[in-house]
Amino acid sequence: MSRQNQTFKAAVNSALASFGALAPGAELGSEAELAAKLSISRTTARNVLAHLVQLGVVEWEGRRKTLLRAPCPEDRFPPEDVALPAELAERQLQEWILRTDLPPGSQIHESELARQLDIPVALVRDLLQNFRVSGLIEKNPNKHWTFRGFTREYATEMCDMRELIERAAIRQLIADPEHPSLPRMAEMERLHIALLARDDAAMTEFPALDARFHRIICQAADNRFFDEFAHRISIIVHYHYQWNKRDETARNRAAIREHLAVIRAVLSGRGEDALAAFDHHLATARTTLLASVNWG
Amino acid sequence: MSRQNQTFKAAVNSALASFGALAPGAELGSEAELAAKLSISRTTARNVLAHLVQLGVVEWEGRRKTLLRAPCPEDRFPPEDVALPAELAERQLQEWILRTDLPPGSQIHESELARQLDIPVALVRDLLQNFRVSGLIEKNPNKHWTFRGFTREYATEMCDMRELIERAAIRQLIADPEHPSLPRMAEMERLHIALLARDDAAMTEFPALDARFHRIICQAADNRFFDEFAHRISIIVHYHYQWNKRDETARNRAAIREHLAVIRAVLSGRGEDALAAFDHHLATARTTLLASVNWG
DNA sequence: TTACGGTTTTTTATAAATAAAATACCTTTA
DNA sequence: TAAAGGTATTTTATTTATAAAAAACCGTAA
Repeated sequence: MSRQNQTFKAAVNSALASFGALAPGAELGSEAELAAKLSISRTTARNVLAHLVQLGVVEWEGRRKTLLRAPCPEDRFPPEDVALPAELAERQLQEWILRTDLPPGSQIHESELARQLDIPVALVRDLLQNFRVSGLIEKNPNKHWTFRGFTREYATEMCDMRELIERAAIRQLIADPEHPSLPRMAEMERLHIALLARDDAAMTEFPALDARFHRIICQAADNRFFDEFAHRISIIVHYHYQWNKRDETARNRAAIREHLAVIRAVLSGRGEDALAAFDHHLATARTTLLASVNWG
Repeated sequence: MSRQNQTFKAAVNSALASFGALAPGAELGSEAELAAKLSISRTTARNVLAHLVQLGVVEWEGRRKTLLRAPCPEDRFPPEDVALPAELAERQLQEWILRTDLPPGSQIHESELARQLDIPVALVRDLLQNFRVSGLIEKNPNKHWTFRGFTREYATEMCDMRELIERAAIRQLIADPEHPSLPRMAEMERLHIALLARDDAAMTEFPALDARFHRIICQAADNRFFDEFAHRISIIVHYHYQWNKRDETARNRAAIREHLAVIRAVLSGRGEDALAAFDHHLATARTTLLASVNWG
């Protein structure tokens, strides 16, 4: 069926949202301006305008485009129409692989997965190929894929690599008192303190904060290979949080305190302390991760 | 046109080659045995047998398969028929990107590349997506790819990552006197001494040896993420050797001596010396790589 | 009764088709 | 005359089609 018009639909929604600031009767600027504002081509911008005319939200006569009425929720496309099928399917696939708890060595068939997720095989193929970099699956040429498993070895190898990278990154961060990442560390301090003050139920917000913390550390090195690895790993770590629920809130509170120790040492320029605190945090993070391994 | 039968053709060639050890009149074993020996399915093995019958090389009657005559060169399929189109195209694409000397920021269009390399766009897309991990290109959604360029930044980031990994790997290598990679290091010593004894013309063989040396170091850590990165990088380094021809033979001889210093220190258990020698080699390798940067 | 061969079904690799979206080109109008 | 709109062309994203290759199934003979 070829392409669906997600870009168009997303642009319509985004245009409608931007009209909230305007009063009916306002003029809308040129097609090129609209295209630039929505980060789309002028072709799509024109399609959006045409659609808005059909909705009765806009009047369009030559180069005069007038807002007729404030947009209402019914004008918007539903969110599931807006998401790109590829991105939607990517999350579905990750869910499937990481939550099905397959034993190591399991066969993964493109065609079977395509049926289960109700997406074309070609897309499954693309997604698996992309996911391969995570180190969790491998291809048998002319045959199926194999799930290598979230094993003790995998977790160890991942932690080794991660510690190597993040230690190098934090060394760069503490070496430069003017480092551009420092303001974001200050912001992190506030967020950590705020979360620590809240009740146990709020601890569900920790995984996202943890991901941001490690990402900021990584980005301090300004190295594309660090970022690439960190991104891949964050997906795995994200799922790991859903496997190991034992002592969850206690662990999370402890981790927040460990983060804070690192952040405060970094911000106050105590380099050695920061390194020591960070090493300590990496050690507990490794223990936590290994505790969530089900296989081997 | 769908799939071509490369697997079949490669299997025929491989079967013919294995017949060199047999005398005419010899019996050939079961279909399953043949399939296992050639690492193909029984289906393809049967097709191979049928083809060999047509060639008059084999007689096949029920479960009796007899070699009629020694295979001759004409029986074999030409090498270009045997290579997988995807692998062929992958090398073509790498050649194109890394030898065209595009300025950083250049647009790369899937369709244009498909025309130039005479392969379907879908394949170009796959290959570019795969090559993305090298950090040299990036995708603009709904638009073209951008060549980020083999710049000073790129080379620096690559070296930073490489040194991090290889230092960690060699530390593991020297920490264990029974390390399984040590025999391969001994083999490496022989190869390096042999190459050093030969004339300048033989120095063209150094890049391949260099790649093997660094690969063995990497593999000593037994970490899939290390290997993955090392593999990606080896492709880039391979091309870099073709850009920087100045003082080539002198540089290569010096590098061989540096390798030897590392290898000997490792083999004789002088850990500190090995680390120092390796650091020294990494420093010159970095200098060499940066000297071949044409942009920025 | 089990290993083997014949046959059918499933799955993968590749190519081609199609609509969306971007870009380029040309015309118009303020 | 320059910026905007209209139109045509190119390129990308996605689906579908097809043959090769693998795997499963089943009957048969040593």
